Amino acid sequence: MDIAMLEALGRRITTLRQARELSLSALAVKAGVAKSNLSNLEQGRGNPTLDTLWRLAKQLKVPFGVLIATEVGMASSVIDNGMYITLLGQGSAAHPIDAYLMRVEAGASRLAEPHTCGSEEHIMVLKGEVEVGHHDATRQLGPGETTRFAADHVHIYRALDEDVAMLVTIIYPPVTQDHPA
Amino acid sequence: MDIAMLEALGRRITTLRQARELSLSALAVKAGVAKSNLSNLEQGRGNPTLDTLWRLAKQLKVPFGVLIATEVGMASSVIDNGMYITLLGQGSAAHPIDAYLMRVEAGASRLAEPHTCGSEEHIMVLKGEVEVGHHDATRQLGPGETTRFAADHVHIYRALDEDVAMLVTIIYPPVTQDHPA
DNA sequence: CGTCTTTGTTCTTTATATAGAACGCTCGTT
DNA sequence: AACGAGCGTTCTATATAAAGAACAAAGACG
Repeated sequence: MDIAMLEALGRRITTLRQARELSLSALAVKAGVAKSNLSNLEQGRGNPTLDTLWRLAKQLKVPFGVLIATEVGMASSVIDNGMYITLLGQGSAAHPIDAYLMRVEAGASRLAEPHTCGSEEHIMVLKGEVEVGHHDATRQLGPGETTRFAADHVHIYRALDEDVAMLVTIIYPPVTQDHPA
Repeated sequence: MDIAMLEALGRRITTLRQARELSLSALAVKAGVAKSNLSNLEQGRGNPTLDTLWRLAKQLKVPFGVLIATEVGMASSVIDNGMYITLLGQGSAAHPIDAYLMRVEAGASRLAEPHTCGSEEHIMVLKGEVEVGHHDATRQLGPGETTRFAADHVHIYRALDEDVAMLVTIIYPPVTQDHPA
């Protein structure tokens, strides 16, 4: 990994903690992690577990991405130049659905790789004009308009004159639950 | 933590991996993590290390925030017993649209007052079964299903057996606003 | 002054995440 | 068939993250 990143993470935790006026011990207790663990983390040693990070983020009341915000180029929700994506919510295991808020800057476009075979994508435009769909059959949508297409082929999003915001919902094929022995 | 979150993380990794057309083994090699580790992760077992997550995110070319479901950062407010709503985004002034993530606990229901005359409401269900619409003409929707109705009459949301999550988009009538100051 | 409390550090110990090998499985190929 | 190559799973072994106790240092308060 990158020790610089770990150090940055440590400093960030320290900063956030102090901003909340919590002592290291206090945060450790509230978050339910060992003092030693937290101490090491803040010093940039170690390699925290998702669980640990989760508890800390929860107590510090910051979104997860903020803890990991990075100079290494993996900013919290930028995926491309002019493209931002945020996970909003998801369905149950039996009905796997992911909902994202996607923003595209004016003029930007993005080619999306196919998702799982059989998945569909549903778009609802909030703001701006956007061209979406398979590259040979796109549709142009404005605010309030929706479309739906198979997501297991390459598809494109392109913002026209204006910044675009849209809800993107990916509907995966239902899980054929296998019965454990 | 939440094992549901781990399962979601697993699903997401699987999806992203398949979208890149990588086999589990291939991704494991490219990312530099053990196959067994990745396999367990995708099955929702375990509690990955920041290092592991980092390498995977890097190879999958996704931001961290996307890999990790971030309900923590989601400031939601309770509006009724069993009802939670979060504002996700809004359209422009010229095209006023509000998008919300609404969650309703199993069995709960809510009667919504009419909105601005001429406004429409669009529903996309993420999770659970819900009954929505005007009280004399409701529709029952499951995950991935959508409906749209005039929102300037009283309407109802009712979660059936299961907790419900849905995207609610309110589309106000276009503003015939000319010449802004 | 002493002696409590609270600070953050660094020990030791235990739990477990990861690595690596071995497994059964499904395909192509000969 | 038999074989090999790929797949994803599940073993075992090892490295290490996390927990808990002990630590020195710095106030707080009588």
